[in-house]
Amino acid sequence: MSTRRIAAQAKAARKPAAPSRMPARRGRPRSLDVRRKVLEAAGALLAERGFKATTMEAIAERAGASKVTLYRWWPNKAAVVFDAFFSEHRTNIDSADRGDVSDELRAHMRAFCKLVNGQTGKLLRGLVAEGVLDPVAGQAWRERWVAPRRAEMRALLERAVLRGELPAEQDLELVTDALFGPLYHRLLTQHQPLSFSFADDLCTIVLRGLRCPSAK
Amino acid sequence: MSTRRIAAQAKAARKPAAPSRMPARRGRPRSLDVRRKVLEAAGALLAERGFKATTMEAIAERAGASKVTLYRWWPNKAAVVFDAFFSEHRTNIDSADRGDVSDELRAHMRAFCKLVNGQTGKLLRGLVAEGVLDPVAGQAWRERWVAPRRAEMRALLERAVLRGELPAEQDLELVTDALFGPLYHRLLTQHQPLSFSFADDLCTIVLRGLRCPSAK
Amino acid sequence: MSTRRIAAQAKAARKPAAPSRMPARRGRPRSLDVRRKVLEAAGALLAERGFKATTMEAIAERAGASKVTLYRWWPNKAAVVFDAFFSEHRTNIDSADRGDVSDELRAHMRAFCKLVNGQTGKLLRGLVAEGVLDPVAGQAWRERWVAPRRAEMRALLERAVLRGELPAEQDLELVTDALFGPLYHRLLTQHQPLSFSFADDLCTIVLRGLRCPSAK
Amino acid sequence: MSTRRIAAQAKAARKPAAPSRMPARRGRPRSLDVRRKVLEAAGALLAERGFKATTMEAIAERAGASKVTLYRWWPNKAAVVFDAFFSEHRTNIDSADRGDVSDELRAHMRAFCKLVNGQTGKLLRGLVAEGVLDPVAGQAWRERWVAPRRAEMRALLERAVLRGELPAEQDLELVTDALFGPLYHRLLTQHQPLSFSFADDLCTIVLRGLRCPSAK
DNA sequence: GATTAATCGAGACGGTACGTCATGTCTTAGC
DNA sequence: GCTAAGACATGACGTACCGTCTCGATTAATC
Repeated sequence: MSTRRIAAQAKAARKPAAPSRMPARRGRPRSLDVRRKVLEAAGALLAERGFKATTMEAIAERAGASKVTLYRWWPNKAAVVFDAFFSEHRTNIDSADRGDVSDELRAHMRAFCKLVNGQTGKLLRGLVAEGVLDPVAGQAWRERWVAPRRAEMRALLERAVLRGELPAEQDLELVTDALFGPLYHRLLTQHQPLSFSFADDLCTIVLRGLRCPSAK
Repeated sequence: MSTRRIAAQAKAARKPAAPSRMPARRGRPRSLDVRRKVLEAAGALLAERGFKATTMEAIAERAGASKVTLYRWWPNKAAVVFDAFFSEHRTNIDSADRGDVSDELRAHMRAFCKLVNGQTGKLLRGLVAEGVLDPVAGQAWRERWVAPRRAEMRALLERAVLRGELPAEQDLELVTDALFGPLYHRLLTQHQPLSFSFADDLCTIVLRGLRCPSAK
Repeated sequence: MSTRRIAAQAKAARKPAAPSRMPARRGRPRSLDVRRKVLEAAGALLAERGFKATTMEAIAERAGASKVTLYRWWPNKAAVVFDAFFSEHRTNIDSADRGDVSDELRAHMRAFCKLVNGQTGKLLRGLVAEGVLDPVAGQAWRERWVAPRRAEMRALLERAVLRGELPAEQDLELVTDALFGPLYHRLLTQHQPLSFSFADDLCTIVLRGLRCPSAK
Repeated sequence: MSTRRIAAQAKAARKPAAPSRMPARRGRPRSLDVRRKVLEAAGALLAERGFKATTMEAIAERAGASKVTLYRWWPNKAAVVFDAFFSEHRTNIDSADRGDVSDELRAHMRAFCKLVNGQTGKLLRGLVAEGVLDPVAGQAWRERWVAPRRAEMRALLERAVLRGELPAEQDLELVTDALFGPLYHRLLTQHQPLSFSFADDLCTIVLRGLRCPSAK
């Protein structure tokens, strides 16, 4: 769930609940235009200057909004930036049913690499860091990025299990980590490039490891 | 290399090189006592309050040092904190030769998990985040933490190759990432616990993947 | 003019001029309470510790204001202190019409000496020094202290000219300096006390010098 | 007396007194070259940047001396700068015996104005300010600048008294202040130029005032 | 010629204050 | 009731000088 929505709910909770069938909201309604402009400004600044140098002050100025408005709808910088990121980058990653795990997995991992090697990856790095430093941001990070990606992967793997390409008793959480973990590691630490061949080889090893019935 | 050393070298570089066998250092020599106290203070604050809340001001105050002294020897907070962390936590991770890859690897991975599940892990998270946000810190992170850990792992794997337990043509960089990547991923995102069984299962999959001669 | 007003005007100048009859000032208005507290704090510190030891930091702390607020409204320490001084010490110096130059002048000069021999004089010394060292402070000093004092003196002298007690063709600027100069000199250099008899004798010499038609 | 000498005496006083006729100072003697270079540096900086911006650090660097050396021989910045000023500007002001007060006085006052309207005046302003802010500097200022100037003036006036040009019973301290005070006032406050005609007119008024036997 | 002691340079050090920046809150007037 | 403008306290930043304190090197007078 959006951190914005959480904040909005908290605000709303303080007020007496409006009668359900007739909202009767008084006063000027919230300007959705403002929200849009704020997120655009945040996204642009994020892309230009990175997470650290993107300040609430700068967002407000560029959006032509006031800081009060920002803080009314988002509890802190991380929330705005996350919202900005996820309204721009709502890319789902390819997980079409191709009838073959190996093909599907390779395609999926390559798609992930491609996404992450571009502008998106640069932004993601900032979000991860913030998620690590701040628990609330971490929550948002898990819910809005990690969970959807894992759900896609899990769907892919479950199809393979149904097709009998993978053993049924396997812990898919573990497999997901085995596949994504190395990608995130290279993305964050940047000790090695995040190439397609790396993704391919990783798929090979993990798939073999899952399907090979050998000892140990 | 230590960020401190980098700074010190920059200073030194401005001066004509002293004859190698006779340093002829002019001026009051650097107080090692101060360095020690600063690192202790930084380490303590890091442990108590985390990376974000550890400020140069607080370090200086607790160390009884002046801010100027901090900035004389370390270019920024990350440098001090990294130095502090690495002077305290110079833990090498178990990689004794046990004559069997599987045993060694499992032991090594478990040792890593154990280390990282404790106080050290909490600190590491902050360092990673800083390393992601700031290129200089990232450099320090790679050189002072990632590289040593990878070297240990590589030594372990190379022993296995020599023993004939692993195929020779394998890309060990890839294998290292396949093993460490998932651990870092869980450490940072905290979507699942970093348990021994997770480490064990991961070893199993990767080792099978490497040793299994099957297609694809 | 107040240095504060100068700063405020600079701010205002950036914005399009508001319609004169309707200011339409947007944003939170300046807190006059803060201004008052700052000036009180500055005045108190000035009296307690002198100009040199009065720091912006201390003013802010005692006023319960932030340094940012100080720097928003005053460009530097001198400006704050001058403002503080002149809001407390808006003493005009006696220049009642007594119908006789000699009496009036003597009374005026004695009043000046009395003022300047007390607490006010101690503060004035600091302001003069700052005015000498810093051109902006010098400007403030001339406009907010020297000019009003000279205007009082000039009025006194002009009355005397109208009454026919002094020759009309005299340069009153010169006369003013001849009267005030020696007082400031003793105030600043403190080589001799600034006594009433000194003021009296000085008046005598200058008045005689002006009225005596003798050669040279 | 030089502030330097005061400091030197303080140092010396800690040591057992040397036999009077034979100093027997052991160790490396003080380098007069250093003293010279320091004073040159201080004078140059003072001329270039004014009193406020002339720092001990800058003096030391330009002189190629160490700060310890500065503080060994001078107790603070004011002392160095005063010493520097007075070793360069040992100008006595014209007070030749011309046989006529009016001529002599006019010439003397004009010489003073000329001196003070140039580079020397700029420096003097800083010294006065420092003398006002700091009691020790004030002492130095009175002894090393004010007193000599007053002595010259007093000699001039005493000659006039002896010649019978001025009444004998006059308080010459007062007269000196009446003459110099207005000059210092214009020098410091800069509300009006310090012109020859101003000096001349001032002489005229004061001389008339002294010589005119009229009432009051 | 060796010893001894004061000097010198370089520069590290604890401290105080500086002036600036971003955060998150609060206060108006306008819509 | 929302909004823009912007004042405000807080707290940290990185820098500048201060005056003190080692160091090793230099320089005479004394032994």
